[in-house]
Amino acid sequence: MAATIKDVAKLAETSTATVSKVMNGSYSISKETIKRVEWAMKELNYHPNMRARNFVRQSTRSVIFVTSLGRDAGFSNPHMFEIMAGLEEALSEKEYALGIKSLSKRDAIDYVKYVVDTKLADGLVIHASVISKELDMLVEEYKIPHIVIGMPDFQNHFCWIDIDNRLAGEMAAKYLLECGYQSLAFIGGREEDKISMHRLNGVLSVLSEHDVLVPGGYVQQGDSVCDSGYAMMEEVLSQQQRPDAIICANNYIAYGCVNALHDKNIQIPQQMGVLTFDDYPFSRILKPMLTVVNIDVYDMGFQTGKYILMKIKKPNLHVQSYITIPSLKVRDSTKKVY
Amino acid sequence: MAATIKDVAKLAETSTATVSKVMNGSYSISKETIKRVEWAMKELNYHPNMRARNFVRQSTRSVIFVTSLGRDAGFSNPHMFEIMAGLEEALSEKEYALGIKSLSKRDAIDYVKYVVDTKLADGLVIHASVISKELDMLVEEYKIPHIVIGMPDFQNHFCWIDIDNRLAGEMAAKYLLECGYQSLAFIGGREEDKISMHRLNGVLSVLSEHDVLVPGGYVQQGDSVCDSGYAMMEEVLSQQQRPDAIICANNYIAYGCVNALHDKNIQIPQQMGVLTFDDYPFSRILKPMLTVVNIDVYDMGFQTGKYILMKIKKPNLHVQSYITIPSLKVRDSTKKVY
DNA sequence: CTGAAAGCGCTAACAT
DNA sequence: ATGTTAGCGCTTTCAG
Repeated sequence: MAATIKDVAKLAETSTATVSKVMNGSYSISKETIKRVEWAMKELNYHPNMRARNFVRQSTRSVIFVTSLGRDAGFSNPHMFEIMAGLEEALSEKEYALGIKSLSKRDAIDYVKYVVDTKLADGLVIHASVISKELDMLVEEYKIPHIVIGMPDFQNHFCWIDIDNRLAGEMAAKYLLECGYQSLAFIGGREEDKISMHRLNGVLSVLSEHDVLVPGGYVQQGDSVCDSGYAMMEEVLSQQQRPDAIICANNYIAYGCVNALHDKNIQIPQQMGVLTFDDYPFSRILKPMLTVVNIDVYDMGFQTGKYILMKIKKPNLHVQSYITIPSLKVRDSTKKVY
Repeated sequence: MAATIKDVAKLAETSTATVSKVMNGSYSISKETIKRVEWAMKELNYHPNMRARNFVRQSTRSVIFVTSLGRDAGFSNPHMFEIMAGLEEALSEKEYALGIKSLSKRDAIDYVKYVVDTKLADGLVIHASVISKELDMLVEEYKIPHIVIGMPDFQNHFCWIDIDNRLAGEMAAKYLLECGYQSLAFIGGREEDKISMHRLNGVLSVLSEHDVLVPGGYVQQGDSVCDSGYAMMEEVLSQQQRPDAIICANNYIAYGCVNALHDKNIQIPQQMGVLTFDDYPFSRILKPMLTVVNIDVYDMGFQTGKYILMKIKKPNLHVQSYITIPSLKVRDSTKKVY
């Protein structure tokens, strides 16, 4: 049987209260006693029982990440796990534990309620994939310490953070113009693909700012798969006047785009600059290696961890903002042109 | 303030013991009382305080997955997260919580000790990336309910489970022979790459069983990157007699291999069958789509969850085995030849 | 600076 | 079938 605080107190010839104070760094204990207690703890190989401590402190020093995983998540959504890893690091620093719960949107409401009612965790990080209006109301009503990852697409009271995809789009366009590319095209997802749309909007705003005209055929929308990227690129190339650089909304589209250019014998980056977003999975491997506007999702997870810890401390705090700043990784698919 | 068991007891005009029994489904409570208690619980919106329950039960109904994450883990190691997702599902079924802890091999020892000493969790799932001999001794000495994911490469007392890569290699070779391919080559990682070696051994055992000769140049070893795959493939093609099918130890090598064949204008699968392992990330996207021997790591995580729950119940149980069975996904890079 | 004692909310042995 | 009661191991007043 493991030693308890009583055993330590007995061996150190003091009271449990004193032992507790030593553990929690109370000021008003004499050096002498501290030494004796610490000696006793070592002697008995004592470690406070966290279950007892959690109980009496009414806190578990833990945060649960509520999201939707399921088979294939590891492959289809590496961002989710980058966030998770970053989150873990931030929590770990403050000795908070990270729990993971995978749920459907429907079940999330009951679960969140359950966590709060039973006091299972001190805070919640909720992925946008499981939010709903009901959850918003619940969170508002219960005053749950939480952070939502990903901007909700409806009116809400959530405290959320997200990536600034629009800014990423702006950076992409700006960089290409700085390189000397004159006319840019964009191939991406459809209206429902918010990420793609934000990136597109960023691109367009910079172009209009710089008075760069964008012919209709220069913006293509399709699925986020390789084949679609290929087809969209063919479409762009069929315009009477070709652009000299292309921005792909994501890696899958970029892969198709590169294939299309390759098959048409168009040299990258000499005849056509190619830029995409997110430093994975193809951008590092394709020939040529692609220039990307990257978003540090690990850091986003890390920041989320910082925020949720703050919220646990100061529940009335309300953050609602974009946080991560995209960064440019210049590689072989773009270059200065004159 | 949330209602406690006392409040419920008072409202239901009974004792806390009875309320507790109702919650935990004791047999010896009359229907009447059950109804009254349940009504009272609803009335007060009562939910048992998990912290109190964990405390008195000396159990947190939780399992911690100890591994090594860090930046880029989401991209470089999707398997880790497939495992995690599967694990979560298995634990969730039995209402166990999953905790995640990322650590270096060095810190893992202290952490595991800490978890056990403080009774933070009921069981541990430990990824092979953080195991060490010291940890083995600790686990043995403390009799910690644990499962290690990945076979340790040293003498140990761990309870571990792993993928059967050798069997996967056997399946790959068998399938290609069945297709009618006559001479097989293998390009993979070096001696240190255990996964690749096991796959190779499986392949070779089948070939020798079927009296298929393997010329020296038919087995190439290099790095697990695209370029190396390309180079190894060139090497294989430079042999005086070409094989008619090739097994690539992993997706990265396969990608290089496909590029090499493409550049040499060798048709897949007509002139050369190509097969690799693991259904990600390129196998589904490359042209042609690759036939793979796939391993269901999600299921491996799921099974791990089942096992650790068993171990928590029956600590003297000792499993030490391969569990997941590879499966073949036939796609366009192989076909019947006659 | 130290210690006695009162809980935290729940479970379970034991008594009725 | 139900209630009484003694903890579980720790923290935290409050008195000394």
